[in-house]
Amino acid sequence: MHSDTHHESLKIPDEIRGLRMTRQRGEVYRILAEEKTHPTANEVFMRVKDRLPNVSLATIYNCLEALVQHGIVRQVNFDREPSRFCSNLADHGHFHDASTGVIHDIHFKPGVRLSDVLDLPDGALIDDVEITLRGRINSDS
Amino acid sequence: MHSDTHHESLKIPDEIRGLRMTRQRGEVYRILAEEKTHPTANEVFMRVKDRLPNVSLATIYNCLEALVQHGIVRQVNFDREPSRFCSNLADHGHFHDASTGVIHDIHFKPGVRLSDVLDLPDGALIDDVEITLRGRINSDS
DNA sequence: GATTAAAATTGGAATTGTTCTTGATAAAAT
DNA sequence: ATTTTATCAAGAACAATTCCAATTTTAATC
Repeated sequence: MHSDTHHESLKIPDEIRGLRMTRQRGEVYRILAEEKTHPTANEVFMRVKDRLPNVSLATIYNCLEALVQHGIVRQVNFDREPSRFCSNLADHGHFHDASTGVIHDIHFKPGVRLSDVLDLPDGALIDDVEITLRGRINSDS
Repeated sequence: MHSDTHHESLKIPDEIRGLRMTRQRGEVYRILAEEKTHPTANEVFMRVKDRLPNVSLATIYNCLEALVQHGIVRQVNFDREPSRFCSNLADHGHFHDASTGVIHDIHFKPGVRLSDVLDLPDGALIDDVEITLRGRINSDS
């Protein structure tokens, strides 16, 4: 243990992909990197306030937008619920467990290519894929 | 030609899956069945007004909700954009062409099972799948 | 067919997540 | 040190949707 807080803190560089890592952007990113719970903007806000008491919700939105636009975090939407954010950049989907509310990251099985699985229109160039599953986990199986 | 309007109109039963087909629900459903453009609530509203000038937007929302809840139409969400609705009940995804704004229905290739493609948690029971693609169509290919 | 009961519709107000605006701060460049 | 530029804060504004109370329509019963 050597950091100034009692948990291991990530080292965040001054700049990522051309985005200047200000204090508030760094804190927003830290939350997403530490927690894998896909928090909403408001949840991030509450957690960042612990370290930056004067931060505003607008700033959280600004930071999240900047991070998303620079491809540093992903924005995930379920239906019309508040957007959620995660720092897992690997191509993955999300399974929303309706009984617990927990969101699990879902990955493709190795070797699967989207075009093998889906009937895409001729010439379709895919920029982005979002796979969302809703359901529950049957504990006794 | 025998209907009272100049285009072929679908025959809509008095009741579908236990949902009473009122005038406004019928008109809302008709729009979705005729058009495959995945309209928003507001777009449905404007089209229904042609036939039912006094209809209110709240009613459109009510009707859409009733239809969705009874499994008669599907609600589709892209990011945080307004919800869209479609009457195609077959299991399918949506490809959002960024250059034209057009939404194409995407189907699985025959014989593909979700569990073959995705690494699902043990005991996961999937109620609903949503696959959203964003991209563009390369005309010269 | 009139009467009652239940469901649906309407119009507007309220809500909610998010974005915008403006002025203040901080950081970088000169 | 001064100017320029980017970022932040606070609250107002916004847009999609939902809620609410009052009215209308439909169905059920007499």
